[in-house]
Amino acid sequence: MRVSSKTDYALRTVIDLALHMDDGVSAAARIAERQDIPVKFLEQILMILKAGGIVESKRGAGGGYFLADPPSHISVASVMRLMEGRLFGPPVSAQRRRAGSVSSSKELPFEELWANVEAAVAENLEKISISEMSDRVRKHSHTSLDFSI
Amino acid sequence: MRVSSKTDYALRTVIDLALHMDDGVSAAARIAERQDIPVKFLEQILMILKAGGIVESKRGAGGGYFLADPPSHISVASVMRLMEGRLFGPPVSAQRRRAGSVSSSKELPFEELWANVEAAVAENLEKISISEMSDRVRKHSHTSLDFSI
DNA sequence: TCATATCCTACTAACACGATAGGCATAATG
DNA sequence: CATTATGCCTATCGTGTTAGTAGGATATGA
Repeated sequence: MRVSSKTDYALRTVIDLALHMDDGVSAAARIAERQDIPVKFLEQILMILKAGGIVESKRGAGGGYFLADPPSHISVASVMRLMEGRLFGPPVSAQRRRAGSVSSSKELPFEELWANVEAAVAENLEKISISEMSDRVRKHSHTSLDFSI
Repeated sequence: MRVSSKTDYALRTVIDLALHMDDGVSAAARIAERQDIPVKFLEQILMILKAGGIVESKRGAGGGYFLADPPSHISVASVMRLMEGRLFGPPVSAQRRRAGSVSSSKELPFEELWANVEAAVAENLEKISISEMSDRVRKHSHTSLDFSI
């Protein structure tokens, strides 16, 4: 069970934007080099983030991206949910496709199981905001004299 | 974030074995038809479950599989961990492969994040036993007159 | 000795993922 | 107004993982 790179990149991007709010907008290329993410891949991620209402953009020369809301109002969960869909769910197996979306009664215990786990994950990620994450990143950069971020 | 079919099948298999403990051992073919899992695929899963000490087997004619421990002593977490490895972890991206396993200081906030989530998931799955799951399945089969399991 | 099992390895088709590419649309700037 | 810097959009591609198949060796009970 691993988080996708896309989600990881998205999270880093949003945190990066929080860390560079003072600079005004950030061009995709700048974010990409700061976070070491393939530019064109990042562009796609930024499109999703924009469609999801997490970032906004300014087009044309001197344009770029910026957070749609204050970092303290953006949860890690909201970013993850946007990128991953369900935070923790059952497989969409061939077997399940065969059966259609007929949720047989013997599926119920499983659905309940996954729903509980997902709730636990959500509870955990909902209360961590992007500002907390950026604070932590800042702190770790300072204590280790690593200013590359 | 979806659980793999393999894990799903494994869980169903273990629960199935719990439900059919009285019948003695269950041949892979019997489990496969009861749970509608491709037989040969199931065989591989059973090998993993055996290697992981969750089931034991009896070879030859009249042989089959059975649980190595009482269902109440087997947690959903143990099955999942065996099949999935980490319950919830960071991606192993190309970027990360480039950097080697050099856990840079700015990775720490992320590692902490994932570790917390994984702990939450584990806590949740650790306390659900296979006997609880099989009880639930039995209950749902009865209330809906669906005896096919 | 035959039927019924597990056990083991190799292979394959389909799909998801990570990434790349190219070009259009828009806006600032000289 | 031309140029340049940017976002926006779609298509494509390589690779690895996943889900599933296949075939046979090995063991055991009748």
